[in-house]
Amino acid sequence: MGRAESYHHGNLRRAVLDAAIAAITESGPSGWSLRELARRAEVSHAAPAHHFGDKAGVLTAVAAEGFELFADALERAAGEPYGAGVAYVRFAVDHRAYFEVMFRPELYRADDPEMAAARDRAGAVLAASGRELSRGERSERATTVAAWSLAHGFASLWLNGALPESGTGADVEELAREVLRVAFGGTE
Amino acid sequence: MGRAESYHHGNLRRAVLDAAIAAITESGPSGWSLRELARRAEVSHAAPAHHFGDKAGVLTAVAAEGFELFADALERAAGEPYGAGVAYVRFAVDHRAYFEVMFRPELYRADDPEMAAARDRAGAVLAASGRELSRGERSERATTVAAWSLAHGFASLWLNGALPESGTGADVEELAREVLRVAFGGTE
DNA sequence: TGTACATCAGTGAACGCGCGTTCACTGATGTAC
DNA sequence: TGTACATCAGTGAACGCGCGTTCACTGATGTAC
Repeated sequence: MGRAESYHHGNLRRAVLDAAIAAITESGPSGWSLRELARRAEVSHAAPAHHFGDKAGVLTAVAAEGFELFADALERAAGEPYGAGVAYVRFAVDHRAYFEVMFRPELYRADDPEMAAARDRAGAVLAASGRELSRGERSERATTVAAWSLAHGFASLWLNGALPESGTGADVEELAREVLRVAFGGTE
Repeated sequence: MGRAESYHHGNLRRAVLDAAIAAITESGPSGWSLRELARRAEVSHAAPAHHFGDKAGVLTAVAAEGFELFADALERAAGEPYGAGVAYVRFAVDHRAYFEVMFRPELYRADDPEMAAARDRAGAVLAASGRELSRGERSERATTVAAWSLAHGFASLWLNGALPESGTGADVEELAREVLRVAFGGTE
């Protein structure tokens, strides 16, 4: 008898998280119930609550996993000019469900240590990136906040369909890079 | 018999919208029911549905009213250096409930003509502001998107409590101005 | 100015449904001997 | 290697509740005469 069919599911956590990602992608971070996740994951209706407690428990796990992926992506991209900024936008577009949860801490338990560790790891990459962009000519802190705000706002507006460009099949990465360059100087 | 106590409420629309703003402020754009709005507005539980149809109907009215206030604020502030950017952030902080609805068109009927007119009026101020910031030295379109993204991202991160500064009683307007200056040059 | 009538915004009782939660249970797994 | 037992992840029936929706109604208002 394979694990997948065993009485003890064996992968209930993963199955429920995958169901959550799918549900969030379709209906946003709060447009679903624990019973719907159970249906999607094909487990008993009480299983998600048994394992995660409540919706905030599920979303805490989503946020933690999201920040891990996010920090990895930023670390991989750092060093290149505007690498972190472009990777920030890329992540939001490629992992919309995670992104829509991560920066809304009222949805989950923001004191979760795993989530906080990954979030801080991402924050360190952004700070280093801001330091580099400031080149000693401008306040490091203000530059970091400016670049972070720009990447975050661009990603949010793009996902919301607020930028006319997002409907036209334009290349999000290219536009993000152009916008970063306009604000923070050439690629020299 | 005053209007407020008449059988025909006379102000049901206003009362329900005020209830919606209060509910959104407390629980976000989807953390409430039509019946809860009715309770807050002290009308029958079916009244909000009778008047607005459904939640999207209520949120369409919220978005339309929000964009009116927003366009007014931007128009008042335009002209000053970084005026529109600072007003953008100020609006988000002062009218959080409106702001949380306006840029999430999947929550409401985005083809509503009143909403679209006010939204486009705000967009025109942002475009003019971007034109000014570009000073003929940079692409107008890219500059507009950059400034818009920066203001939007800064406001979102501030409201989410993601910026450490937002907990410390720092002056949001001052920090916004500093960040805009870092990205778009001095105040000359 | 007064009466009759149509309109329709808002009421309130009733409905069926999906929800989270409870709780006695089942059975797979790990450990002791 | 085989048996007995404790653990506990996950089950499934049952519950009470708040929800949106329906629908016959009430009564304030505007218009016609």
